[in-house]
Amino acid sequence: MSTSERLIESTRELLWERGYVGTSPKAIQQRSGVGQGSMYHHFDGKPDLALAAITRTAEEMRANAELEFGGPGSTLERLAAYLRRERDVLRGCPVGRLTQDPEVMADATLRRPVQETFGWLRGRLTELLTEGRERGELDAALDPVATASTIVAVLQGGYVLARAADSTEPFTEAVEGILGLLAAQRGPGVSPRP
Amino acid sequence: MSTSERLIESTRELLWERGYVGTSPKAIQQRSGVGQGSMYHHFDGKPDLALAAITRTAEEMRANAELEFGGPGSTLERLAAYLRRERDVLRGCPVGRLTQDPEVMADATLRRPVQETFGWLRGRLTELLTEGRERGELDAALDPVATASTIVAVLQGGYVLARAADSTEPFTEAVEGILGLLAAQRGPGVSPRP
DNA sequence: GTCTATATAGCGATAGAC
DNA sequence: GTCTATCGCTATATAGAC
Repeated sequence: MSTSERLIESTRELLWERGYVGTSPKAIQQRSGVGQGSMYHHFDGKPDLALAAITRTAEEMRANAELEFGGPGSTLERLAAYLRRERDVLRGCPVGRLTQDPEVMADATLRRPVQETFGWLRGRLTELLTEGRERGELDAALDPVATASTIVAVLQGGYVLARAADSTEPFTEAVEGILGLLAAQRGPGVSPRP
Repeated sequence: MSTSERLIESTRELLWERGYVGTSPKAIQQRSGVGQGSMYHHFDGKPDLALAAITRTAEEMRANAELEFGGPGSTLERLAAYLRRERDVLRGCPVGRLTQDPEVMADATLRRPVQETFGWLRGRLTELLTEGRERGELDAALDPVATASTIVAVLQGGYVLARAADSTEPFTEAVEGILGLLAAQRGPGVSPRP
């Protein structure tokens, strides 16, 4: 792995574990095994390196979600696959946690990938839900826009609850809770495939 | 306001805005207008002061929630009152944000109030939902434990989405989305009071 | 490209005078 | 109780040799 690559990957880990405010250039150097001089040769400084790390994490998150959204099955099946996918629950969401970082939020450049990721996610879920409603898989009274935000919020809040409890249990409960409520929205339209 | 009081209140604000890692004793002194010597006279240091601040914030959050939970109306009405209560959405949840702070999570003493707050909240909502189900206000198939976690998660995640978007809109959507799904759970049991 | 040296500021706390 | 002085350490770089 190249020097630059190791710096970015170490920064990604540290931002996930400690946030931007809690991560020092020195810690990045130690974790990556890259010296001070090298680091400042490849990157302008902490914000520059953080931008590379955040951008990559955001892209990865989006690609992983699209894997489930574009997968096989009914709308509810794809939603369940997305929500139940294996996650590093106790570490939290590497993008969501950045919304709690005052310096990331104060810097438009660092903030943009965070904003775009959640904007995309809500939009993509709105599409899925709308499609499910049109196919008669979901009740016509369901609000796709609001429900999309609800689903993303359940995941993000599930991480918070899991970290507070130091247990994955509340995350799993929150996910199963929303799936139960969504299942009750099954319209009369479509019968299971034979 | 006493010196001690001003220190605690300033620490509460700073923990809310910047977290534990992002808050320095110096910043606390400046915001409170209390000198270095005074601060270390009244408190042992940063962790001690933070504990006082976190404990108070947690107690306040619990008391505010109980105001709605123990209020008038049906189960769904009390849930709606709680979820729709006016909140400082863009500032986020002062307790939830601490789950993202590595030093709070690593210190059992600082962590405990956070853990207890969410434990209590989930338990209290489980009670409410169970009661609503027994009264026939909610479908018998609804899982009170899972749904309680879902509701708390929607709020916590709603804050994350609002901060990411720099807008209260996704928070409101998430809340209305879950209320819509819960309303669809209305059992046939109870008619509105005359 | 990578290294070591150096710099300014702030962190988190202690000491002791008033 | 409050103030100022001081401390050892880290944060975030920059400079210039190799």
